[in-house]
Amino acid sequence: MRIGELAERTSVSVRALRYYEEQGLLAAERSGSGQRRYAENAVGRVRLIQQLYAAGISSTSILEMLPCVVTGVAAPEVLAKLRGHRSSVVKQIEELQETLQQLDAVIAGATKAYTTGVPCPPS
Amino acid sequence: MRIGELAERTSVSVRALRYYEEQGLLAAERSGSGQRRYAENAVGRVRLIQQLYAAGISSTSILEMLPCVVTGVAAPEVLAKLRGHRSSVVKQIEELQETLQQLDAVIAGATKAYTTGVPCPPS
DNA sequence: TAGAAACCTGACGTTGACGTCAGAGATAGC
DNA sequence: GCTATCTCTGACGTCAACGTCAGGTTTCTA
Repeated sequence: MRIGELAERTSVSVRALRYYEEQGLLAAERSGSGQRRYAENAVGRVRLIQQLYAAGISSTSILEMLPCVVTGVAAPEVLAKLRGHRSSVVKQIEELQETLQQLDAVIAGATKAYTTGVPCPPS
Repeated sequence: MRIGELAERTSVSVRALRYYEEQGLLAAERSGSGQRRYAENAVGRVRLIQQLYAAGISSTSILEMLPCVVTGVAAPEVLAKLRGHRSSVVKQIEELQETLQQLDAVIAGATKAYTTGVPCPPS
């Protein structure tokens, strides 16, 4: 498929896809005239890249771990980094859950205060 | 307390604390000579700010919601935004959990492949 | 066979959350 | 009182992940 279709199917901009290629994260065949042609599995690849970005993993780290996602093999140091990223993701989840509780408390308190007219005691 | 102590106790740089003040997120008394003096509760405030930042909430949004965290009262529009941020946090958590599963699969597969010498079939 | 729409390669612009440096005043320990 | 450390205010630098624009080529559709 061409870049526009991949962009639409992944909800990622064309510019971002070119950027991923620049970073070595996403390869593409080229047509005779030089246009990028992507295979079906590029869709999954792009989603994976986005997930890893969303987890705060840098493009260089992603670049390092992608081959082992594809081949299923990782050297011990890479594996160690993967475990490091894993625990960082776990930590992020925990922190977000804390944040969620804080937000819930604020929302609950503020809703009540707004309906009763009585503000909560400041913490 | 002075800025250095607050920085140390919150593991946030001095520069970041000044930045928070610039953004209106963190107020400070001033000594006669102009040095910032923080009350005890500044520690909690800074942690809250960091949590909200980590949740991907912009400083302007934080600025908007902080007063209502303090007073416990929020206008309906602010409340709506709070709920919006809440659901965005929920979504982030879900995505991170997906990412975690992906990472686990990669780690498990790569570990096995490395010990057995047989790579996984590519997905 | 037009012409619109999609694609190409540079290359500079943007944004948020700080880092860093300069030059000067403030505080603390001896 | 001296000096090491801390703090102050600008102000410019940084970095990643793209956005955007220019100027030209390719592909699709009528």
